[in-house]
Amino acid sequence: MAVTRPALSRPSPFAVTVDIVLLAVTERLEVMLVRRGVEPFRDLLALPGGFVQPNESIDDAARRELAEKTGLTPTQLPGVHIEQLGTFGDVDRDPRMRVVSVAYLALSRFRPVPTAGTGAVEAVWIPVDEACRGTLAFDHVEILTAGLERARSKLEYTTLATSLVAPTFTLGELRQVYEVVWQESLDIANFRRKVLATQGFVVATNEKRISESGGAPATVYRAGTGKDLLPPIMRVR
Amino acid sequence: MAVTRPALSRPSPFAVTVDIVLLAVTERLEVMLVRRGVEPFRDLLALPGGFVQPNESIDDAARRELAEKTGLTPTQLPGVHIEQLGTFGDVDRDPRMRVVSVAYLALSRFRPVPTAGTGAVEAVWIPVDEACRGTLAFDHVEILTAGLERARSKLEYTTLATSLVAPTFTLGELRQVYEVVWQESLDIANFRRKVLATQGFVVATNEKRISESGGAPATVYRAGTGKDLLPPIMRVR
DNA sequence: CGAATAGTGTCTATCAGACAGTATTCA
DNA sequence: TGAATACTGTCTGATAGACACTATTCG
Repeated sequence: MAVTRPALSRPSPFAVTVDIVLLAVTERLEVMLVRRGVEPFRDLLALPGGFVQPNESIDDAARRELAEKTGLTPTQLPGVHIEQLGTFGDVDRDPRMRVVSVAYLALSRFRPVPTAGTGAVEAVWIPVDEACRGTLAFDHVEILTAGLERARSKLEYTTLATSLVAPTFTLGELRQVYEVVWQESLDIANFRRKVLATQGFVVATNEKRISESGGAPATVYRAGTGKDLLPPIMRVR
Repeated sequence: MAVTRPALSRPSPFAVTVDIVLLAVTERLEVMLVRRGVEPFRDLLALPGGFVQPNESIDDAARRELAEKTGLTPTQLPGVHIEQLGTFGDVDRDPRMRVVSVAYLALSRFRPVPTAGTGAVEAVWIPVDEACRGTLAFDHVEILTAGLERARSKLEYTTLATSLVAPTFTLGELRQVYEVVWQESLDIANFRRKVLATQGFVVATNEKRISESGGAPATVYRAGTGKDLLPPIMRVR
């Protein structure tokens, strides 16, 4: 008796989009959102995103959308960290048609201000906790929440924070990245000890720098070559 | 002057598949692969997977494929952990057409043996390291590598291991899960101390059980309700 | 008995949290 | 001078690795 096999199913056509959770880590933690001009969810805020084109990889589509929506030039783009976050494909997440969205997390140390003429869409920057509590188009609150949690946990076990400060930085600036993203304050002395004890995290320079708000001159550091933090810097829970 | 906007792009049709990295954690760590009967990559081994249907979510498609390819009944399925791993969408990953694949990681404490008549496809179980070194269809080596790393790191910071033993188990059995997945041996006494010190990881029963290979009777435990391991059990690197 | 496993206890080095105290700069 | 920041140092409790030792069971 022949083994029964499921009928070979044929591919169904799907629309594939990328959606970007772009977080700016400055004195606050903010997310970039765009106001929708068309149905569905017209006038609601949404994550920036768009359709993947037939001739580009999904990663390329994410980088292209990021550039288009922020007005960042290809030269500035490498300074922005971007990674895949997850894929959202519920049947009814878009009322128009079946859309599968691949979400990306992008992190920037400043808020790119789209300027007219660069092709960028009008965007707004909203504090993340406000955006999480508010109403966004589609399932974008869920995606934003996932992005926020990913950003927070990546600070724990990678050297990601060094890409969210200027090329040279003080430990106070590095600590502020953790405090802004985790929304908790860290002990100055213990943070210093931990960072300096971790091989490959930061490298001291000869330079000193004085903060705008007074205080003693701080040693200036560069990012080290390490990518992982072993053991991790854990937030309190 | 009107602000220049990018032309509103229209959706292009994509085929969307799910691919499953199904790992069985027994005395060995093995991955389920299927032999391809059609081009492209005919006769090569590949991860089990298939097209997402128009009326099912991507998560549902992954569970359906898992059930179809393993012959597991809906009753057995809840015992198998499954989670989204990542999405692979390079332009040329499938020579036939543009295919975006959403990969899932599934973990089982036994090797489901597909039986004829259940609709299951013929599958083989291969030790993971052998499969990683070998040649697989499409970009499946990359997907498998990502799945393996995900499984290893999830044991560190979640209670996932308790879903890879029987409903009641000894600490020796739990430790074996770690040793098989991490491929390193752990100190018996230190493992015990760590597991018992972690709230919500395991709950002792009154029962004792004697191992097949002799030794003193071991206390039998059930899984606790906790999901996270804080602080994590870290493997050596 | 010997091998294998379960379980207890101990020593030590390391590390994180808490916090005191000093130094340097700006307003 | 006072506020703010940088930096050093110390105490303590928790924890992980290493490992010795005992107990129980099978063959």
